[in-house]
Amino acid sequence: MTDPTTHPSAEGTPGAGSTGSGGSTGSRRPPSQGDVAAVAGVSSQTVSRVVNNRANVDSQTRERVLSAMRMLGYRANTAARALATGQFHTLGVISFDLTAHGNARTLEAISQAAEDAGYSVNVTCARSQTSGAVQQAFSTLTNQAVDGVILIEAQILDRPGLHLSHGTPLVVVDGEPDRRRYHTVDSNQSAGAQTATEHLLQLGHETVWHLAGPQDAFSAQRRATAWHRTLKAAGARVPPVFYGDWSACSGYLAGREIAAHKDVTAVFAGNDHMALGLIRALHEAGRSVPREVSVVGYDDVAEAEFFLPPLTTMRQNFAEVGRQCVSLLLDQIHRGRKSDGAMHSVSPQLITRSSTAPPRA
Amino acid sequence: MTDPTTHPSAEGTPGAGSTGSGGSTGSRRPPSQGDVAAVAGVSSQTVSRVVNNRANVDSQTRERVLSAMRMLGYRANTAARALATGQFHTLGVISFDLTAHGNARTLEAISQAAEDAGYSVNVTCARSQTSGAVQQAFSTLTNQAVDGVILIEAQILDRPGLHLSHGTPLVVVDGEPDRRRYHTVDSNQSAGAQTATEHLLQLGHETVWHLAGPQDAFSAQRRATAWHRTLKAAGARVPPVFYGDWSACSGYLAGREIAAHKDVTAVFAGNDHMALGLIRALHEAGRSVPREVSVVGYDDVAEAEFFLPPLTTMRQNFAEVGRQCVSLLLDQIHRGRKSDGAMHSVSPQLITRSSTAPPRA
DNA sequence: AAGCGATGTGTTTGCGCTCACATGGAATGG
DNA sequence: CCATTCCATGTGAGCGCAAACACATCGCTT
Repeated sequence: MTDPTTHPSAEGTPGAGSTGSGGSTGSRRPPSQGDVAAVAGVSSQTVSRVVNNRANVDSQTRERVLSAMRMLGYRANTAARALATGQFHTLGVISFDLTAHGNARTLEAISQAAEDAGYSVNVTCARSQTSGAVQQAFSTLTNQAVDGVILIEAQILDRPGLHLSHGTPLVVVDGEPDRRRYHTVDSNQSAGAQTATEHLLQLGHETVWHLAGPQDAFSAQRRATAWHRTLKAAGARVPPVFYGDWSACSGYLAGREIAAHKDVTAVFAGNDHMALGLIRALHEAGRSVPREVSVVGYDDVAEAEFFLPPLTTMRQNFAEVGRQCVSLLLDQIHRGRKSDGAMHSVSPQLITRSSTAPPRA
Repeated sequence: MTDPTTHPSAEGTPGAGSTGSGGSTGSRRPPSQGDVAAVAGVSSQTVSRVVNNRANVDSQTRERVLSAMRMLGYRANTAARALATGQFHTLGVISFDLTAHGNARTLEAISQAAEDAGYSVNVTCARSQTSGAVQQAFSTLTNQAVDGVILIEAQILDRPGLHLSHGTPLVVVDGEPDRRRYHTVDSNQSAGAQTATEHLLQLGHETVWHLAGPQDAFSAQRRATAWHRTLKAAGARVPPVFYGDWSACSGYLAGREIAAHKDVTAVFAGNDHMALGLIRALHEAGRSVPREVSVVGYDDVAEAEFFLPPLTTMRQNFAEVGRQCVSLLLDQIHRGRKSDGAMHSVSPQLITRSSTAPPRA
């Protein structure tokens, strides 16, 4: 492929807009629809029609325009189009810590789903979970530069003073459990936590301890609530809850405390990384997993299968969550006014490996 | 840069109460500079000057404009600005698999650095490493919608037919090692691999085996090359290389083969996840880590400290890589013509934990 | 034969903003 | 005192595109 345009066009060589045969010469300004129109011998409106795949263009004309576009290396100017139409074909995503497996995966899925729909994605990683940071991110994004916003893993939505969505379509992933102020995609944390807890109970454990995520995280709250409910429903004793911050380190620290309780035989950890730290703490305390203590994680990170021992965990379908987000958001964007805060749900799946077993006794 | 437009309109008045004030327009159209100008009793050009923090505006006038903006809830229209200036204040990022720890971390750092510089970030996750996919992503991004592009972890740059950068500023992270066709930020893979290998040699291991990343990944190539060079320099025997795809699973599979070699006492794994799989394979084969086999990883993922045993690994400074990318890219954007393909380097650091020890014998 | 809609194309206009320049008034100088 | 700077502000134009409308041309009906 000898493409004359590959060379970064030596220098400005100012002026001399030679309409040379060679195609895209490096005159300053990139070719516009007008330039294409001139070459093809049509009006720029016709070029616009071709670009947008309108029906009423003669096929010959269309060909002529297309070839002119190719020759000039024409590319549509997104800004101009956005200005004219009021649509950006861009989705904003506010995420937090991308080190968190779920956030990264969800973002990836959103990006791909958006791309499939012909939208591009603008990300902002808020540095903190304060409403200020989110507010700011939202403002920046919303500066009429995106058609809608997806907020991943918000922990602070219920803080007073946080007013998002000044008319901008918004979808929240795993947000506020109860109220329906926003459209929400939910990865069915409750069902997942219940499944995990029941799995341990069914193995014969008298009760199940819980190493929860941060208290201000909705997803952590929901898992904890469902765990609690499940124990109650089974008539099992409810042990105290331990809290971490999703990190392996926090799991380890909490794990040391948990290990101090000699009667622990089963723990449901809020995510896989905390489970890893927990297992390490148990190991150090001389408590074998799963012989003495069973552990269930949450997420099914790719490595979970290779932990020692391989981790039983809840597999999340991040790809589906991403897809739902985009589809829900595009619905809002296209249908105009948002319907009432809908809640879409994606269920996790129990993956049984070797970190769980019946209790010894 | 205090951009007054980034501040949310504060204002409680949460109710749907439309931006009261003038109340004149019933139209849905968001307020423009003209509207602000009308309220403040100035020309829209003056509003523009205030928005852009130009110096020559009387402080009283400025105040009047600012208050009008607040009152109307004015926010700048990015598209119009971009159309007028030809600058988007947006950076494009092409990434692959965000499951890969390094990619996600780098993206996060880029996002934050860009934000600090007043730029937003447009991400595309290419689904495959084919030049077609990258080409496509690049085209989409380049559609005059970004001022520059950062390509993370490209494995396919050298494929013939891949011609990026039609004049668009470009920075590649850990790209092609030798040629300098692009500006590159390099996380000094060579130094890292050498350090890791030397660490094992210095512990007294006769030689070091290598579990490399995918053959077509530049970073994997560089680590492998440096490992090879280091062994040679030390006069050590060079064992065959094993390849994975960065995943724990591939590490496990390769690990089973490696475990079959009874003379292995030290392995340098291309990343932490493969190291995890490797350790598991060794464990299953009854080879204790580090008593019988020492293992070094690469990345220092947050969990590495909590592996069994805690993993000795090379810590990468992703945040710094992200920062350098953005700064390098902005240099290109502002200085206009790119200088010669520069190479910036960020060095990793050895974190010694318990997965390495002197050989038994 | 006149009427009609469908079709293909061109013209005009304006999205919201910033540029380059024009203006007018205050401060300065000889 | 007028000429000269300097500042604060206004004016007009145009960035590239698509919506709205205007207008031919065709084929088909009645």
